[in-house]
Amino acid sequence: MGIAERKGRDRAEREQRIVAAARVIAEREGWDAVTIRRLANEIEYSQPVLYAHFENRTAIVSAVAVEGFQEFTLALREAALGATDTGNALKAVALAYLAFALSRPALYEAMFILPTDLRFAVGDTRPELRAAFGALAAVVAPFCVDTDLMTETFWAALHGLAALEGSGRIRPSARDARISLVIQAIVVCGNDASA
Amino acid sequence: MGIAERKGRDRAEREQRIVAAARVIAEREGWDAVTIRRLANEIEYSQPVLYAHFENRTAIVSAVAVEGFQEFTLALREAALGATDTGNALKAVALAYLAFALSRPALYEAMFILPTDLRFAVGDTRPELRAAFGALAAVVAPFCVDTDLMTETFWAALHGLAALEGSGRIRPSARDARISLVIQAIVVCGNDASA
DNA sequence: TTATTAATCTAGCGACGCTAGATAATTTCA
DNA sequence: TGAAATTATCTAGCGTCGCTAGATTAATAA
Repeated sequence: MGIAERKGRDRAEREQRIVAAARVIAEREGWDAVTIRRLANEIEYSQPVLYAHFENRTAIVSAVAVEGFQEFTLALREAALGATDTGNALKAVALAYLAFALSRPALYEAMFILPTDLRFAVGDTRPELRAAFGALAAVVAPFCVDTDLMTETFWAALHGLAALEGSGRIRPSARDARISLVIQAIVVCGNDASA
Repeated sequence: MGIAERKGRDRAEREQRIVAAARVIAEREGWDAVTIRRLANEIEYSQPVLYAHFENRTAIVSAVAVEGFQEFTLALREAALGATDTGNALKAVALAYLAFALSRPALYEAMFILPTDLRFAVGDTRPELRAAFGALAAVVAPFCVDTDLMTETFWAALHGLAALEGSGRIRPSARDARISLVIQAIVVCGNDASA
């Protein structure tokens, strides 16, 4: 009697198709092009079907963001693993952060810029988001006394670099130099109680 | 024959009323509430009149952003002037930056987050935007060899802190500690050629 | 087979940005 | 001064949006 199971699978698959379509359209044409009608066409169902999966459009953006956080975490972990020492790991993660943000701008936008349902830095924060924070914290920890504090600040610096470069406000050509500056600051200042 | 002048003044005043209304509504109810119809009601003209002043809605957001940059520059300069030494100036400016961003979130959003017509870091960048960058550069300069590079990085760090705190992603309670960290990094690392 | 429930669709509401074309006010000039 | 040209402004509406009520079809249970 696997009928219910099959239905569940079909439903999950359709949901995944919605999220995937949203992501593809956003990356190709920007988030404004991700409309409910467009997604409905894409999955070959009528519009109300989308509302059986997601409460509203924002929830779809949020679902894409969660996917993004998963891949983001993997990318950061991989960068850290490929490094030979803790200093290299820090820099590799910073480079991976910016490469991620700038190579998938729409995904990054969903994760960090657009309004979503996601709640951060509170008790019920989703594990995908916690994991991303953890991946940053892991490479920062060797260089500081207050890991949470330093991770937040490191994250903010990287987000600032990504957001400003992504919107054309700072010179792309100086990206590496800016990252080096951030890394150096953490290495030099991290273990200072006066911080 | 001051008729043309009076008309010019009337027109400029009406334009200012549009921008002011947009700003007030955005700050009170968010940018989504800033619709052309709403603004038309507010200034007591029909909708097409708005298009005699601005090419489209984005141009209105941009106009608010430019106003924001003017006030932003003043706020940063004032903070720098009130300081006793260069280190204090740096910290005062950083604090003023975050206070500005978090106390007028809609204005800051127009300046740095929403899509606008504004062009940055290029030849035809508007003087209001250059001035804001200059106000940051002025307090950073004493601490570095490459002022542009350091200013971009400082700015990115502050923007990251503002954006992440403004969207609830990092703890408001740790704001001062994060700023101290950023300031310390610049003071300690700035004059290092290895950066 | 029929009654019930679940799945899906059609059609439309109110609001959006924006604009064509009509009207009213003003200015120009014979 | 009075008709013609120009400018200022409005009404009305196009196409699109997110979202949903209510109808319809398909699947399940009795």
